[in-house]
Formats: sequence, C-alpha cells, structure tokens
Amino acid sequence: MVEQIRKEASALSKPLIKTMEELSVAIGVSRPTLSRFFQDPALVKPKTVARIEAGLAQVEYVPNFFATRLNRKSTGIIGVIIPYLNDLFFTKLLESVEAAAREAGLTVITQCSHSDPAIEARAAETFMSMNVDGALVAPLGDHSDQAVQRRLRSRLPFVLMDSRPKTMLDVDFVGTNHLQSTGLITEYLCRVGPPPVFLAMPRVNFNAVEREAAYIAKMQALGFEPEVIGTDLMGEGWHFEEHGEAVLDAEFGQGRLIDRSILCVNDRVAIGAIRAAARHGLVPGRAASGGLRIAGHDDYPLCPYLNPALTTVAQNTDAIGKKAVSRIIQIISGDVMDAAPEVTLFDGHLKLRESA
Amino acid sequence: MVEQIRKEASALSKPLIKTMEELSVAIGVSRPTLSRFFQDPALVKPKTVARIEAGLAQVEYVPNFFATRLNRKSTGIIGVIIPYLNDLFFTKLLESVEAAAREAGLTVITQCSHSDPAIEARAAETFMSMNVDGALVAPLGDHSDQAVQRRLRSRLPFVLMDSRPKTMLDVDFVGTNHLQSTGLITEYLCRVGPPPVFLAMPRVNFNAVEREAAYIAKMQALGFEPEVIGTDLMGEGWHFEEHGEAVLDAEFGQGRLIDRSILCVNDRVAIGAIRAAARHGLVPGRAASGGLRIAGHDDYPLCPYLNPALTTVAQNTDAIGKKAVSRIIQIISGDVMDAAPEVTLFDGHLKLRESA
DNA sequence: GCCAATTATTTACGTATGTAAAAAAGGGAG
DNA sequence: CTCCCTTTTTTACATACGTAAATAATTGGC
Repeated sequence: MVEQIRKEASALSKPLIKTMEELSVAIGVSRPTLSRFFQDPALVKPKTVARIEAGLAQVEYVPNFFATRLNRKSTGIIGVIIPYLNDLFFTKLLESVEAAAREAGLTVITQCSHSDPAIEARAAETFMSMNVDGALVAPLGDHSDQAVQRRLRSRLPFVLMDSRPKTMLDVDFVGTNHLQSTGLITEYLCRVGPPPVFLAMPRVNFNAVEREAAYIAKMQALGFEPEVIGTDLMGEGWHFEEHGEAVLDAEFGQGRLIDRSILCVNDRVAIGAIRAAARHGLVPGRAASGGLRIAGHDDYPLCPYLNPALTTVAQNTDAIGKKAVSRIIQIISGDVMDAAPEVTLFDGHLKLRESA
Repeated sequence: MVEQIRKEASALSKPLIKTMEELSVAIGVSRPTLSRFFQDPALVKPKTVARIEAGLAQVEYVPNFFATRLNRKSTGIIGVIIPYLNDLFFTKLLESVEAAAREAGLTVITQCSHSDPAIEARAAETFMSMNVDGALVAPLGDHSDQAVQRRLRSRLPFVLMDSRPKTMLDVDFVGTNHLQSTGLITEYLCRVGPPPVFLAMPRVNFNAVEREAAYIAKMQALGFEPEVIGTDLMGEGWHFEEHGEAVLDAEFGQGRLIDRSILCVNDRVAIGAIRAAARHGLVPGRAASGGLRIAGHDDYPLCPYLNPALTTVAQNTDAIGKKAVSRIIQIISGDVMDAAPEVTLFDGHLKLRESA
C-alpha cells in the first residue's frame, strides 16, 4: 500500500512537501510570508507572489486544513444539517445553500440526519467541535432532539430552514409562507371545481401541520367545509408516495372521492395519489371528464413529467437557500439591527399543469 | 450578537469550557487522562471514568475537532465526492456509504461537484488538506479534471464509484456490471416483443457509453440489428427527463417507434420517454395493446409510482456503497493482498413492472 | 499496615499553522 | 550615496490536543 502510494507520487515527479516550513526553505521565502500569501496573496508584494507561485508550480503542497482552522479566529466554515437526502426538495435546497456559501467564500460541511435524531445530534456535536462560524439546520419533525438544537443554537449563530418546531419559534427562520402557498392553491381549486379534500400526513411534520391548518382556514374563509383525510399512522420513515397511494386506494376502492378535488400535503404524496387514480382507471385533470383533480405542493422537479403533469405550488428553494446563507453571514458579522430573531417566509407560486 | 450568545449560554446554566486544560482543573483530573478518556474510555479506570462523566454532565465541553485531527496519525475521516445531488441515484448511494462509514466509526465529509470540474477539483484539494484517510469518488463524466483525480489518487487511498473514466482503468472501482445489467433487460425485451431501440445520451457519461455498448453487443449476439437514437447534443446540465421527452416527441410526432420497444439509458430518460408517449396518446406496456414498450435502468425510487410503473434494472446501490467503504478501509489498513487494484461489479436485477 | 502491581499525574515535546512585534532588507527619490 | 518608506524576515509565542517517559499515587492482596 505505502509502496504503491510512493510509486504513484514519484510518478508525479513533483516532490511532496508536507509543511509550510519545508516549503519556505524550498523556495526561499519565510514561513510567515507564505502564511500571509495563502490567506490572501494581496497581502504580499506582487514580485514575491510571482516567486511563490513559480515555486508552488514545482512542488506538491497544500496547507493543512486543520492547522489553519485551529488558529484563525474564524474558521470560515458553516455547517448544514439536512434531515433526509432521498428527497429532491432538500437536495435543491442544499444546492442553493452551497452555491450561496461558495460565492461568499465559505466552506460548507453538510451532514444528513437520515431521519435519525441520534445522527442529527452527533452532527450538531461535530459542528460545535469544529467551531463552525454558524449552523443552518433543517430539522427533523417532532423527532429532533430539542435539547441538542438549543445547545447548538446557544453556542453559535444559528438559522433554521424549511421547518420550525413549535418549541423554537424564537429563532431565526427561513422558509415558505404556507398560509399563503396552501391558501393559494386551495383557492384555485375552489375556483375551478368542487371544494377540495386535503390529503394529509400523520402529524409529525410541522410543515404538514401548517399546511393542513392553512387549508382549513382558507376553506372556512371561503365558506366551505374542510375535509381532511390520511392522518392515520403511516409506516416508518418518509414513504410519502406509498402513503398517498394507500390512502386513496382505499377511498377509490369504495367509490369515494372519485369526482373530487384532492389537495395533497406535498408532491410526493400527490405522486402516490396519481398512481392510485391510475390504478382505478381514473384520470385526474381539469381537462379530464371525470371531475377528479389532484394537486400537490413543492414543485418537485419531476412534476412536469408525471402523467398527468402535476399542478402544484412551487416553494422558492433558491430564495430560501440564499436568504439562509445571507442571514447567517449577517449574524456572524454581528451587524444585526436588533437582537430579535428574523423570520423570513417566501411566497409560493402556482404551477398550473394538467392534474388540476 | 456576542451578548446574545452569552445570554443564551448562561441560560443553559452550564459553564462553557473551551479547552481540555480548563476541563482538567475543573474536574480534578489531569489533561492526558482526559485525552485518553476521549479517545476511548476503556483506557481509563472505571472509577475515574465515572468521575469524569459526572464532571462532564455539569459543564459544556466538546473536544476541538481540528486539534484532535491535527495530531492523530489517522484522522478517521473519509472524503466522498458526488457529481450531482438532484438525482436520487446518488443520494441513495450516499446514504449507503454514510451508513457503512458510520458503522465503521469513520467520519464522512461529503462534497458535491454540482457538475462543475472546478468545484470537484476544489473538493479534492480540501480532502488532501484534511489528510483524510481515504477518498471515495463518483466522478463527473468527461468533464472531470483528470490531473486532479490522479493527484488525489497518488496521495491517498482512493476508490472510484459508479463511473470509471477510460483514463483510470487501473484504479480500485466499485460499480454495476453494465454488460450484465443492460444485457439482461435487452434480452428480456427481445423475448417479450420486437427487438428494442436504444434511447441513449450524448456520450459524455461513461456509464451511458458502457450501456450503449452492452446493448449493441447483446443485440448482435441475439442476431438483431442494434438501433441507437438520442446521441445528438443535449442542452446543458443533467436534464435527462427533458432529453428523453424531446427525442421521443420528435420520433412519435413523425409516427415512428410507436409500436416498438424502447430501452432507455436510465430511468430519468425513461421518465421523459413515458411522458412523451402520454402526450401522443400512447400507452406503453406489456399488457397494452399498441405494442409500445418502454424500459429504463437504475430502479429510481419513483419507478413504481409512475404511470405506467416503469420496468427497469435495479442497480444495487446498497452493495456498491458498502463495498466501496469496506474496500477503502482495507486499503487504509494496508492489508491488501496484491498491489493490483480491485474492480468490483455488481449485477443488476430485473424489476418487471407495467411499462414493458 | 506493607508490598507489588496497576493506574494516574507530571513533564516535556510534537503537530502545522496563525499572529504580533521587532529587526533587517529592499527600492525609489532626492 | 543616503534617507525614508515599504516589504520581508526573525523571533517568539499561541492554538488545542496527542503522546511518551518518568514519577507519583492508588489499589488489592496478604
């Protein structure tokens, strides 16, 4: 093993230099000068910069990550916690966060909770031990270890994303205005067809609960009777599609809801719902004849490619990610107007397609 | 800001301790003993362990990540590079890798290339500067910076996952046996219907090329004429669904292929293909009347919920992730039999559903 | 209560770099 | 050529912890 690496290294023909000290003797520049160079070449005279760069081109050297972060007052790292990876909503959010952080020159370390509070807690510990400049966390639902979250929040700049536990309402938060977004599509459905039923989830997810409440409020405001289904216990994990399909399979099987509008708590549930419809020979859609309509929430990337293409409300993941990063930077730099936490909610936007 | 953090900290009522030194005076145990305790409590007498734990319960302390990794001979970190996040195949792979690493007590740092070679290169630099014990990388296609990959590989234990550049055939690799998997579904399609057309992609992705070749080989072995479509230039990025839909929309629009079997290079292209079929009023499936069949490759998590449910070949992401981790551990620990790189290919498994 | 064995502490140095202050060197203008 | 200003070097200390060797303390068995 070792020999093989040696062999490869020599094949590079560039001598491997391990420390800045060695490097300084190798190219005849003092170590502190090199230190300044690596932090910002502008701190060193152009002529010296050229000499250093010429030297670097001939050797194999990268400054040690740990040694640099150990000493700097600021590590330049932000930690991001995501609850679940196999969900394109979170990957989109993460993409946006990483892009914004990169632009700001920050290193981002991402940890995924894999829907396990213990893993989430360990991620929080890791971030504290890394002295990250700040943490961006999209929490698990009810299952998050509240104590860990509080501890993390008390120790460093902290911004919550996407979902907000009821016990953490006094925290900086960036997410979607579900009252608006769910209200928007509820209103749309009421306008183009019969008042919708709401296909919900077991109430472990705060966003799900908020959307359900927003649906009920809007229905009542419009003078309709809200009707919620699907809150019974779901299997383990985040099997949203399975849940949507199972609930509607039961309903359709008994001849119920086959000519109704069905608003699903999110697109993944709606994907299951559409599948259930297909299995019962039903074709949801505004242009369809049966009267069945299905709508979702989130604008999952695959929505336009479903059959029928899913009508939904888009969450502005890009804006959420950008704002979360800019807010955490603001908190880190300390120029916050007031001590009061800031809550930013972005509006959802209707995506009218075929299914409703 | 600072005051707020102070306030929060005091609200915890646990004094914040920053260094092991402070901790040692706080609970009356020497620093080296604490050091050993944090590495492995078994290295310290049970009675002392109890005393330390009692002390820890009353203060707020976590050992500094950087300081610990700076000194240990082994950092216990493995770096993982993923080309693209908004793809459930890679998130599944990542999930498997993280689970296996966690079980082995390794910390994993994941970086996503976001389909940008410059970002991928930066990730590699980061891993080298971290002295990670090893790197697991799923490369970009043609676009990967080969020089960076070689440098990374020459400096530390290195295992390639999923896709293998033609220029890196002499490297440890874990992936799918595309000859087998694509052959399997090609054979299936030939058995149940007319010989399939292959809906390919522009040839920037090595797996795509391998699958195309495997299709051609199997067709020829069966005495059929291979037929490949969709290799023309695709738009930027990984818009697979769009590609599949566009290619077949053009074909169907001219009345071509409407009663053929179509093997798509992967499920995301197949999702676009199914969409194109639907737009032209075509219903792909073995049970359908028109003769059109569509099949994919990968077993994307949403396949069972598509309409029609997509027949495909499952890649064993779980096995790939596990094997990649166990292999990198083997290389790290140095007990490799021979210096020769090991190539592990897992078979694909048919997932017969409705679409073909 | 004593001895041997175990365990903990002390001491000292190492890791790769940041950082600050003082001293030296370099470069350009007069 | 000399002076002044800028840049670099020197020197020294700091970061938070790993690690090893020598020493001291504790423990159990008798």
